[in-house]
Amino acid sequence: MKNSTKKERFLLVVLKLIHRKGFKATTMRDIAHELNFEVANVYNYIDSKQSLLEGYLFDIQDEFHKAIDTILATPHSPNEKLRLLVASYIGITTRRPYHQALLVNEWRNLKEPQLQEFVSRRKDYENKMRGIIAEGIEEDQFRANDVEMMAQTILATLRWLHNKCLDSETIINPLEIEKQLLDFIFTGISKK
Amino acid sequence: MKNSTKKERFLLVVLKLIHRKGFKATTMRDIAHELNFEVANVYNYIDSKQSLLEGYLFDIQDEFHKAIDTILATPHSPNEKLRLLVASYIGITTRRPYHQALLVNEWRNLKEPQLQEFVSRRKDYENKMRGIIAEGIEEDQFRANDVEMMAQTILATLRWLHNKCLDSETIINPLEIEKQLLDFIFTGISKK
DNA sequence: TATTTACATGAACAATTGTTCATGTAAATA
DNA sequence: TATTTACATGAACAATTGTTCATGTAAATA
Repeated sequence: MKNSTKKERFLLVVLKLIHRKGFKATTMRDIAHELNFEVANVYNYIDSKQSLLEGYLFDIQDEFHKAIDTILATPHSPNEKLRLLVASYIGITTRRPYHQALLVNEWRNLKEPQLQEFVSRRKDYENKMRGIIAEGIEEDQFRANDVEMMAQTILATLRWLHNKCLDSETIINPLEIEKQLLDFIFTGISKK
Repeated sequence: MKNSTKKERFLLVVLKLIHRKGFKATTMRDIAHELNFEVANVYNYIDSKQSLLEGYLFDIQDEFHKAIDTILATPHSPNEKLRLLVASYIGITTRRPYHQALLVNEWRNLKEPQLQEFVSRRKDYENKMRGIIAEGIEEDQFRANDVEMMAQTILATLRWLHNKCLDSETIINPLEIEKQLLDFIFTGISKK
């Protein structure tokens, strides 16, 4: 109980530190210093530096997967599903921007076999997304461009968002962001 | 002459190595081994590991800056300028995908004061892009959304492209990619 | 031919890295 | 009260890191 709260604090402080310095550049001594205790004590909280990264990444990756699976289980149209997916993506990102930043920036630092697992799970996610898009094209809801390219450009757009959540001085409004990103993805920047 | 060719080969081989392993994870010994000579000899080609990264990044960053400045000097409409900008971005990326991958993935590993300089130059680029967009909104060519967000989402879309150039087994067609990305950015995925 | 240049080696360096171990202590639990 | 648990320290480790130095050699240049 109190136990878990203390560990949670540890994980949050370290997450922000890693976000600031980068995973490779963050040493065990940096972590200890940030928490005002000695290096050896870090190992009372975690097993290793690698397992720390794995914990953060698989945790947030799981959240994204649960979200897409929930949406796939609904009876909505492809168009609606994609809108829901974008909304859920934005929700997770605004709720957990540090985790998302780590997911985007530091996944390369995973080692085998976790790297393999991570990439393969991400591919799962992308495949599900491609499924929605392909269906939408079939039903004539989406423009018939390359499905892979469409999925990746949409994801690229969404993956940028954590920067906005973390860097900007202004407080962000998730609903306003959602509106604008949906606008961009579905109808582009041109005024018709 | 022969000198420069040999150094060029060195830089290309090492660029690919760094792209494969990541900058931090690539040791001077890795570099030497990749080129079949001893560690000490690496210093006959470069001054330091840091200067190597700086060389790659400022080189490609320069190319992007020259491109946008050329476009800004034309008398085209904002709409046309943005199309040209996207086209030039795609051109650079397809011509030098390894450099672009480094630019996107490894700029965080620059140290001060180069990091400062890099970020400030990138901000310049983004400001010029925002200028085009703001002008386009004024002239009623673009939808009146948040300029910052529009610039960043367009850039996010473009920054993904190097993956396509490097990872895919299929040979890419720059013109086809240009068409599809312009499609996405200007008119979105919806079939109207 | 004499000398400079470009490219190469091997040994060594000081600093930094993640991790372990023996040990301590205050609080929670039995 | 006795004992377990959670959290903490300090010293040490073996490995890895970027870099330097003295030295060599074949080819290009003077």
